Amino acid sequence: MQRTRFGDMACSIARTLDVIGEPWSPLILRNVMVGIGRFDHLQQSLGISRKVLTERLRWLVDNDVLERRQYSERPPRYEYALTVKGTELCDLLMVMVRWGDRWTAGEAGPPVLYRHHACGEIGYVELHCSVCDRPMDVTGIDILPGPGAAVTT
Amino acid sequence: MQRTRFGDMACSIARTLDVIGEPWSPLILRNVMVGIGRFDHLQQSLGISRKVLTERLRWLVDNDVLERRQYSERPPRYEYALTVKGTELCDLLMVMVRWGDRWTAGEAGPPVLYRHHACGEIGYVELHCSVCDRPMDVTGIDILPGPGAAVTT
DNA sequence: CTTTGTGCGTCTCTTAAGGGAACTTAAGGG
DNA sequence: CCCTTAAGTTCCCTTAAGAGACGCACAAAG
Repeated sequence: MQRTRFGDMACSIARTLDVIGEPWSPLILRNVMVGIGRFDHLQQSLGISRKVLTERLRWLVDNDVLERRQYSERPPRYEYALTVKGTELCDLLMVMVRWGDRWTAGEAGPPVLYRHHACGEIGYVELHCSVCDRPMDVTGIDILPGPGAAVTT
Repeated sequence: MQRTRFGDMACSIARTLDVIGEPWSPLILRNVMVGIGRFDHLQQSLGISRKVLTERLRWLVDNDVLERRQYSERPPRYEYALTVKGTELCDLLMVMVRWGDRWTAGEAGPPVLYRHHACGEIGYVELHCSVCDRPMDVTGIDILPGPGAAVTT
């Protein structure tokens, strides 16, 4: 099958996918984000095979998205937590939640809600421009080649 | 291999992954987004196998992310374009670009830049709260169970 | 009116990825 | 002592995913 690796492509989307594109990885991240950081808890809550969970965790730790830290000396026990790099990946999850809520809505409504500390209200994420702070989406931008431009044909 | 399907999970992230979580799907979406919508162009620009491209395109069309439209009567020729649902998925791609630029930077700098029509400047996307418009990330929210809450153990 | 070329897919065959269960290590408890 | 828990590791088996060859419709060229 030899899956094509995305890590070497001159594309930030491909390189991001290389880190968290594997099946299960975003869900592992989601669970760590909400405080499920131990091996068995992850395995049970996801219903993932232990083998795959081991692989994914190792990959995420090697890529500095998660860190493995010992929370008990004797017996030695470990849990996984977000690094700064991993914390910023959660932006991606929040955008996924938004899209999933909007377009693949279950009958029962959204499974999670976000309360924003700054305003105290239940809200969702929107994309804004880093320069002018106004809303920004793909229909309101020009896409230009940057310094590390890829060939797109 | 019997990969676990994510589509039935009570989680918007899982359901979003069910739609665009397969390898290649986000890159196909990216290319359609920048105007590469024909089968052969997609195949060549991605270096994807034709079989996989066919499968992914059919899935994305069936899931209403892309539409297949005829641009020539004789001979019959088709191209793929974003639906509204697909256009909103591009938010996800823009967030990926942002993270990839920041954390997996190539030597040469970002391959693409966004010019925001509203302000005319080169910017990137940031997450803001839909209620108060101020920045919002995972460290500044409480995650609460919603009406369609899943069991997280 | 056969040949060449293009656009879009299907077919076949291999391989590796995922699932699941058993095994391991290291300790604590009764 | 044997059982339990946490955190993996190792094994085998199935299956489906991917690559690349092949097919086919149609048009223009010669």
